[in-house]
Amino acid sequence: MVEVTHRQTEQKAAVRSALEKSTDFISAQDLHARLRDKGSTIGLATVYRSLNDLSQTGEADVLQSGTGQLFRYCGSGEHHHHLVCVDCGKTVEVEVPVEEWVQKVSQTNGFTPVRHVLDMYGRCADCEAIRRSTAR
Amino acid sequence: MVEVTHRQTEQKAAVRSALEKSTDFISAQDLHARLRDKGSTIGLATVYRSLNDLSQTGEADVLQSGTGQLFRYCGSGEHHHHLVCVDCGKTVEVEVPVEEWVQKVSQTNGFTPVRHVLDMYGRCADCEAIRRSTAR
DNA sequence: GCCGTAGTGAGTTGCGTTCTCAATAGCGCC
DNA sequence: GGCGCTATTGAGAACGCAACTCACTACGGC
Repeated sequence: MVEVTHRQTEQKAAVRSALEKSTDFISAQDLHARLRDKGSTIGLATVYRSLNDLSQTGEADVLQSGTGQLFRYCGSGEHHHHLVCVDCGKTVEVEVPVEEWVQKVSQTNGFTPVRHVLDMYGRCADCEAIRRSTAR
Repeated sequence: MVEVTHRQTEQKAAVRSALEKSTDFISAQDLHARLRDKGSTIGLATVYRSLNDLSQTGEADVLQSGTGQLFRYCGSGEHHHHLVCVDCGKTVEVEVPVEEWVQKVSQTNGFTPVRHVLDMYGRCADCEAIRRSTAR
């Protein structure tokens, strides 16, 4: 066991770099397409592998959308939550003191907490304005 | 335009009834199989359609699992959250005063809240005991 | 420079969900 | 009660995402 695992490769770097450049959540497929557009020959499977690695180390956030999972770069490994605009995809990282509630509720019900999901969806000021003037 | 929308059909009733009988979250496929076992000739597509309708009216809760979406009956149209055992699937409905935080955080960032997801995963007392005695 | 092996890419497979479309059956109307 | 319109249904096909397979590549230790 010499721990040679996790070699540094161009592909992983490319995925991380591309993810950093995207400010909003992006799907693995989109990221793959974006890399291919830039001339990379990276494979879809590699993009998935890299993204899963990144999400496991806490370098990336994962969001479960209707069509699949979306990824987003997240420098700090700290746990946080998201406020996402349902129209334009704009994302804000927010702090919600929900951890203590999770602890409390779990204890009350005899559960040992493992993980929790808290994501908020709404419409940002811009999209809300557009909506008001257009629809209805 | 006479608004004849939403006819009452046996199939929808069957789906709702089967969902009510299941205390834990169940997948659309499982529900379909269960109905077929009972002699129904209902189609998978119809199960999906009915479940989506139910979740839209708030009569059913949806949970995004790794393998797909899980449904659960929820008589009260009231909003609540879940504490789910990752091992046995046991589910407890819990009240978490997260709504006020959603309001607050949304307002701070200029968002109009639409919906939010808060689900907690852990291990129930029984499964935790089993885990301790078995593994490690 | 050489070698062993982790990592990669193209294609394929598997699975859950949605779509298509002809057939069926609610429901309003007479 | 019977008629007609059309929402709904069911079977299978199609779709999309994610994971797997396997031969090939290239990283990194020697």
